[in-house]
Amino acid sequence: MKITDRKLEIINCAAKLFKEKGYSAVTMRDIAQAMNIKAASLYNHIKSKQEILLLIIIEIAEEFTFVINEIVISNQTTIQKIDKVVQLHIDITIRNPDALACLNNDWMHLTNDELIYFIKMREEYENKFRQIINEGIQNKELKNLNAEVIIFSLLSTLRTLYLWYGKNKGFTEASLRNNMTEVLLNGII
Amino acid sequence: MKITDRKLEIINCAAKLFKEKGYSAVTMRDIAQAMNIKAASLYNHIKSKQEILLLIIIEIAEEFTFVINEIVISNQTTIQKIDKVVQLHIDITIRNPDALACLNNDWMHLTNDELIYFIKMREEYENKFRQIINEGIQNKELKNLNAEVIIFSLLSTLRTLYLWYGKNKGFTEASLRNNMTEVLLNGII
DNA sequence: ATTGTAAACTAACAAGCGTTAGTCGAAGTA
DNA sequence: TACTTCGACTAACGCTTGTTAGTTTACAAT
Repeated sequence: MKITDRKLEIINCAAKLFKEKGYSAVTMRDIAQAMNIKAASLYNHIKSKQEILLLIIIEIAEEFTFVINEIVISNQTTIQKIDKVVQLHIDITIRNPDALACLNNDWMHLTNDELIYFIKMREEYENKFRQIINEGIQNKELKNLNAEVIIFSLLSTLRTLYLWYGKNKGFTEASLRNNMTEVLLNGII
Repeated sequence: MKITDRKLEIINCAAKLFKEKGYSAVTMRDIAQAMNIKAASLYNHIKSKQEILLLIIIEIAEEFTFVINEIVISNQTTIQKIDKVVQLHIDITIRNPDALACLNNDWMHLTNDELIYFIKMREEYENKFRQIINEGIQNKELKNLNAEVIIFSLLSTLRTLYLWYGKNKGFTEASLRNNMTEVLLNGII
């Protein structure tokens, strides 16, 4: 069963609403109203509210998993790898900030196998990231600081980028690419 | 009308649940069950679900506002001020991680005047922070980078600290104090 | 012209929601 | 002992929730 254009419209529309109020606070009637149809009509296109959430989150989660895997096994310096990870986050943030917000805030409303699958991917992602950082510390590319603090600091910034991009504080893609890596790697002093 | 011990128990209990599933997904019956009483009994202590949310969020928001104000007007170097801000976030995170999670994720479920009040405080907080950073750039204590990227990077990390603290990745208060400022200010290279 | 299909509609359901009213027993005070 | 207060309870309210069934409309293919 493939995803039609109309279904995609609904998913994107829902993601936008979920970003603003969270999955639980958005009703099917809210989504329908934003689409200018009635709630029952949504079910011509989607199976359930749950399915909408799933489709929003899983695709992005899989992209993150796939790309960081490629980065880890690639033949690059630690700095280059971190740079690629930063680019990955910037890319996805710009391409789909609503879905990213949803992934960050509403993943716990997934159910059963899909929740387990997501959590597994998330842990795997952090482990790959940890691997990059630990390699960097070992080969002296990075300072010998607490690895967990480094991971936490970088990931927190990258994961909440969607909150700041789009606020028009002068965040263009270019300025992000140029400044973000500098700030994260070299610090601000 | 002052806050009794029992009321505080309810608020803390609710904060813990809100942290896990978000305000909208937690029902009064959930809170009651966690307290080992019936939902209706909660209303002997609190006015409404809204009031619980308000009491959780506003106190912390006011503390942030108050302390950063003191830091801004103090007679210290930019580096010292940033250090104080980092300490402020670590302090509150350790003291009340549940309420902090709630403030971060559920503030949009405040209503009317209280929502406006919160947003005003949040903007004020960011402006004070911006002031500190801009001063630092002007007096050359900080590198001449995009101020917004610096603010975003630091605040993202500090605000989501509650997600990492308590996961037992070796984050003690001491290791945070020692490593965090180093990572944020001097970078990781 | 007839048929088939996609996508909207109306109407309704059962379950769950926050909240209120009124009751009851235990504990402290006069 | 009688009275008040506190904090629990049961029962129920009106409303909203996600979802289903059945119908209608528009349009493309035969």
